[in-house]
Amino acid sequence: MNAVKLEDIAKKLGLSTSTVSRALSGNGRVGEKTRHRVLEAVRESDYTVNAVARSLRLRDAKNIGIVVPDITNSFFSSVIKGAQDACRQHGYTLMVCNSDESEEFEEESLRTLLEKQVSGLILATVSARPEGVVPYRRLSIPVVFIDNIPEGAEALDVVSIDNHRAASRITKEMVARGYRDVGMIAGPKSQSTGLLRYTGFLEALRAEGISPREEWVLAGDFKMESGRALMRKLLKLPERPRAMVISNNYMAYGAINAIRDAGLDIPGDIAIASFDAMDSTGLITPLIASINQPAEEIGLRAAEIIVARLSGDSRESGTEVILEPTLSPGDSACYNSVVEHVVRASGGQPAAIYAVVFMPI
Amino acid sequence: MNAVKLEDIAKKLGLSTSTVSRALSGNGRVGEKTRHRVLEAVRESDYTVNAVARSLRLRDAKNIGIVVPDITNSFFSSVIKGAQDACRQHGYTLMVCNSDESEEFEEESLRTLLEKQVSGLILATVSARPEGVVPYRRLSIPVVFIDNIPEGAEALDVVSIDNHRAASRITKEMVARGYRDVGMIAGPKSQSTGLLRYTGFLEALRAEGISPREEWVLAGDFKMESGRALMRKLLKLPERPRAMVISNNYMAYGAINAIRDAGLDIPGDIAIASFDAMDSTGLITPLIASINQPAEEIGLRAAEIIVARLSGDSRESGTEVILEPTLSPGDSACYNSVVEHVVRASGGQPAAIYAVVFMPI
DNA sequence: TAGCAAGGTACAAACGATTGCGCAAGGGCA
DNA sequence: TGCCCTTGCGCAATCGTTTGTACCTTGCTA
Repeated sequence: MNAVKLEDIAKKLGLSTSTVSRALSGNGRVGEKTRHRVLEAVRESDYTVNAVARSLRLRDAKNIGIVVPDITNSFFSSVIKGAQDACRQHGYTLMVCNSDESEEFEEESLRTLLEKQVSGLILATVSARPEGVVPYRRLSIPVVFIDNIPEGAEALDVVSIDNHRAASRITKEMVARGYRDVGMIAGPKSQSTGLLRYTGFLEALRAEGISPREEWVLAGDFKMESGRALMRKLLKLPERPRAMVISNNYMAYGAINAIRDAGLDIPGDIAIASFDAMDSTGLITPLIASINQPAEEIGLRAAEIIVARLSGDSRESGTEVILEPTLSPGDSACYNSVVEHVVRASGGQPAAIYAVVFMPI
Repeated sequence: MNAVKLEDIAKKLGLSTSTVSRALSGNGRVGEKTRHRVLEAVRESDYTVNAVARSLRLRDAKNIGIVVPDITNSFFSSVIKGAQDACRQHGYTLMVCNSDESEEFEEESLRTLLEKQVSGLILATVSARPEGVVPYRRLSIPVVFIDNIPEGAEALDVVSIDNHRAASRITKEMVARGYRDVGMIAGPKSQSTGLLRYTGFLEALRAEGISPREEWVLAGDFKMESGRALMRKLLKLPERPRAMVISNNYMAYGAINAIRDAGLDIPGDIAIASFDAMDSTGLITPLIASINQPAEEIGLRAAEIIVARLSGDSRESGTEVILEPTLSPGDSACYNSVVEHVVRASGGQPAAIYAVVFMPI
């Protein structure tokens, strides 16, 4: 611990701590001369305020907590980056917790963060239990939900995309590309992301006059292994779908690997569309058609809502920020005719389509 | 802020705050009956300790700070995950700062973390200035350096791999695979990672009796764009290398994209080996031959060193933990004959090699 | 019965900053 | 000269815990 405190430099200058404090903060009246003496003394004794003491006195720790299920998922690490940027700008520090997809760890993290008196909370919860939300309501600090929005969260603050619409959009895109036999690997229906993407998918098919085939719609747990396993199962079916909408990136990776292992071609044998399969390397093949959430902005906006609330914005109802995702077409869902067209154009050699286009949906 | 404090429940029970505190902490003697009454009262009033007050009193915030250049880089997000795990286990909370590769932000983050009285610091610094290290030495808290180890850090705590040896190892691997015309895209020589991988590369070539060609060894800034630009430059050379060792993942992605844009084949025309090009999706092609650092373990060990120091381990000299990276062979550096062999074996159709093997180096 | 040990609890002082209030000095005005 | 207002600064309380010390009970032993 740094030993030099306000009292030390006050003593050195024959002043009181109050004067020194005021000289540094600029609150209250301090003579021009004394202020300079104080600043000088502070400089040469490398004094650092003790933010813990300040927080106690001010009853405001200037910390914002964020808990995510998996910090190594690029979606969440981008969210964190955005939140961090916003925090820095407003003088807050981010306390990051990884719940590891575990409700137990999530609760533990929450408890710790609350003990540390965070001023606000950004929560990508893994729980869907409506009761899980109740405690947050009783909290006297602002809580912003991202990604998974628990039930009964109407009056809570939320930053998200319209998952129902996004799933519907990409499903229709598949149909527009000529696929009618389309299935889905959905996420857990207990999480809003899972559920809404599922209902969006169904609705889109029906709107296109296609009745979804039950055996082509399976639900996983958003992890890679479940994508792989479910896709294997699908491939064993007597009749298999020609296209799949997959509810998140990890399950898509698993599914694609399964397809590849089965010696099948994407999109030749089966087309794939997913969520958040952003490719920061430019090297993933096939380039996955996907709905991409503006992850950094989600984190940024979430943090900003908290800051706004803390500086007196106390609207009763929750603010619901719905951001626009983008659709990157990819080449994992080109209808055969398209591929054939490209092949022909390139003189018999199959050519990948490397151009990535981001379009608002 | 949660309004209910020790005093409240003390009052309710007709006790003093000290007794309540002791009942909860288990320090000091408290009657069995009173203890139960206290626990009961705490439960029904959902009291939460104020960790800020406790930190002030105990002069220990139980927070560990970590600052990394880019949290969205999977290497660093894995480091953070490991550190987080260790922190959780030992009752610490992690405060994460993103320096965005900027010395200014790094310093700002450091200042903030120190003000918040973090008990220890994990630092992946972007600065190499020896003076940059000096302040850390004066710090009275444990500081562990990871990734980039600044000069003059001999007596500091460090968790890292042996970058010189690793670069040498993968370079020799390339030579063993039959490549003799090998170049390098190095990192900034101002950072230890950049410098050591560079010298390791040179040494390995010389050990193999190959004299490195200056025009094939360029230095970038560890970012994707620089990898792309430098590779372009190399490809324009009248004589170009047959293989490249690239000093980190991002530059490798850029370089590979440049090669691909030039219509060249990997490894047919040019082979690639890199650092930390782990592929969590299993979908990147070519599968990049690379040295992979045990990122989570680096974070974990770093945090554990701090915890050890804090609980009285005050060895004078710095502890230097050197972890073993793994080498994943990949198919971005198969000598032509190997590829041809595979092609022939698969009946004329080029086949990718999808098996990933991790071997200790 | 006196004395003593030990068990149970309360008092109050920290931890280091912020801030309302009060006091003194000085200047301006009547 | 007397009064008031402004300016500059110090006093002391406060934020919520923890903990050293002191105190008052018991109950037990000699």
